[in-house]
Amino acid sequence: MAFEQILSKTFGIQIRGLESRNSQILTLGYGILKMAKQKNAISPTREQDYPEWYQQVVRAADLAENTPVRGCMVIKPWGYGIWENIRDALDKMFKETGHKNAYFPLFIPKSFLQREAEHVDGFAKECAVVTHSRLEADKDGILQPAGELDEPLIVRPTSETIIGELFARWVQSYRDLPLLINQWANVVRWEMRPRLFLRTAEFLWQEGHTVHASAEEAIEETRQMLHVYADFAENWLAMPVLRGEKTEAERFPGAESTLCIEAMMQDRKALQAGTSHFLGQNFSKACGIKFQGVEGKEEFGWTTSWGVSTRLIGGMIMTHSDDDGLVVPPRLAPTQVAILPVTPKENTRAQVLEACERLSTELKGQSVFDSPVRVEVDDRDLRGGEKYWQWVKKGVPLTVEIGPRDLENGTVFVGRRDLGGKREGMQGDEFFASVGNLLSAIQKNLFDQAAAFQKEHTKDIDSKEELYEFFTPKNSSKPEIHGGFARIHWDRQVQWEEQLKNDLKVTVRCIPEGESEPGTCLFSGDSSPGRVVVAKSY
RNA sequence: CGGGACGUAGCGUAGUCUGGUUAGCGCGCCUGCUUUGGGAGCAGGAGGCCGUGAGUUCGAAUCUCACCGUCCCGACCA
Repeated sequence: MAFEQILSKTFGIQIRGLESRNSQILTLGYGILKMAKQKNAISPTREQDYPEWYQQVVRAADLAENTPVRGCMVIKPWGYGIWENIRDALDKMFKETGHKNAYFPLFIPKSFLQREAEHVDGFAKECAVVTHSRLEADKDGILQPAGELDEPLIVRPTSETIIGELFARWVQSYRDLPLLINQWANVVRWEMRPRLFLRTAEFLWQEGHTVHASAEEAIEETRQMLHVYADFAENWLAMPVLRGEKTEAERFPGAESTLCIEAMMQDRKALQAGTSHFLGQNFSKACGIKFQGVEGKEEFGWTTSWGVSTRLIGGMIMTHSDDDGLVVPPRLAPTQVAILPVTPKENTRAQVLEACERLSTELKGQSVFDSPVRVEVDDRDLRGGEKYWQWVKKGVPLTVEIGPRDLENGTVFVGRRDLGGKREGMQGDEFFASVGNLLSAIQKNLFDQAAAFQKEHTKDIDSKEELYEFFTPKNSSKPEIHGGFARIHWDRQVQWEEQLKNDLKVTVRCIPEGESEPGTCLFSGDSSPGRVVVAKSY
């Protein structure tokens, strides 16, 4: 929101009116403008307008933009650098658990998608369909689709059916199992309400697909991958997550069960950050994935699929960022240390730059989180303050400013992004020795802060009145900030789930793992096998 | 896809109700000078067919209609 608007809302008057009526108030007004601008880099703040704040953070950090194609974003270098780090870390974890990468087609024949009834129901509404193979100019010179395909092709919204088709060829004997495959790909889901990183028509993800000889083994696989995701979310994204299972209503179309990780954003809404599905024999029956067992009997395989997407970046943004912009956890930051030369005088410039380059080289020789420290010397010809704030908005974990006086004293001026960019001087060698500890401390602090926030806004609730109270906005002008995670006893009757959705716009996010203390359903008074987590969600 | 709000320079916006000089302003950008441990100051400058297309009118950023896009709410979803 522009300052003029804030001013007009706060004082009920407009700048233009002020100009002619009262120049003293105008002066006061611009004074506030200056203060407001210096207070934080992102406007509006989270408190003022959370969805708009999110957009502004993405823009200020130069992560991504909308494009001429509705719902499709361009991921810019800083954002893509984060994705590359996410991808590399996960890829390593998948390989460590025995999976191999492959690549399957972008296009899926319509008939394939049709094979699994529930699957079709789930995705039919959001498919991009290719019906023609070329363009021909009409009499006005306008290109028109021509060469209609015999069978339309669907741009993959997910790949179970096409991969199943290929798996059916590859699996013949129990000796071929387990088959453990992953692919890194783009998928398309024609979304009606796109939002950068959180919900776009095209997005990047990985999808793991496996076949097993028994249900038990397949179920174990989904559990294992859920824990890989949870481990990654907490240790890399510094994003605490609930591990749990989806209710039938929230399950993946075609799955027997869906496991998920759920995170709490700063507006206290839940974000589904990863899912892992036990598909039973639904897809192996639909696709013909059969194998001969030890006793020679032919059986259908038991399959799983699991995925995380660029949505994780949206989760990262909404977990850690503040009113000065993005905050990137050190493990994922494309640049972990930004070295900013301060060159007030021409005659010392060369020395300062040289010192910065030297520090950069030395830091790159160090290892943090099992990889070399990622350092960048920002020697662009920009004023110091301007340059510093750009890095704050990008969320770089550490800024190191070095000027002529530091050269004399052997000091550096270090800013920690997780402490709101608070800066302090320290000895150069001390910084050099502790950079690893600093980055680890930031990583830990971000997680601890997020975990404390999640805990603060998670509540055991045992009466319907209290539950409704919890999800009723205190201030109807900012309804998005209220509630949080409510842990309630529920008898698993679908009608109550529907009622929650209708009355409060909240859903059962998950049945947390290991939640087995019986209680009394707060709707029916019947018995409940354990608490479930209820929240508003993205 | 339903309801609402909104589209004016890279970003944020005034002007629209009540049609009428050359469409203002802030940030950013370019040039020069001055500054220099800090999101600089002064001076000058570039950048808009006012979302697109029709219509009403002597005249449209302003009124009417359609379309496109953005944001919010709903349905849907990683």
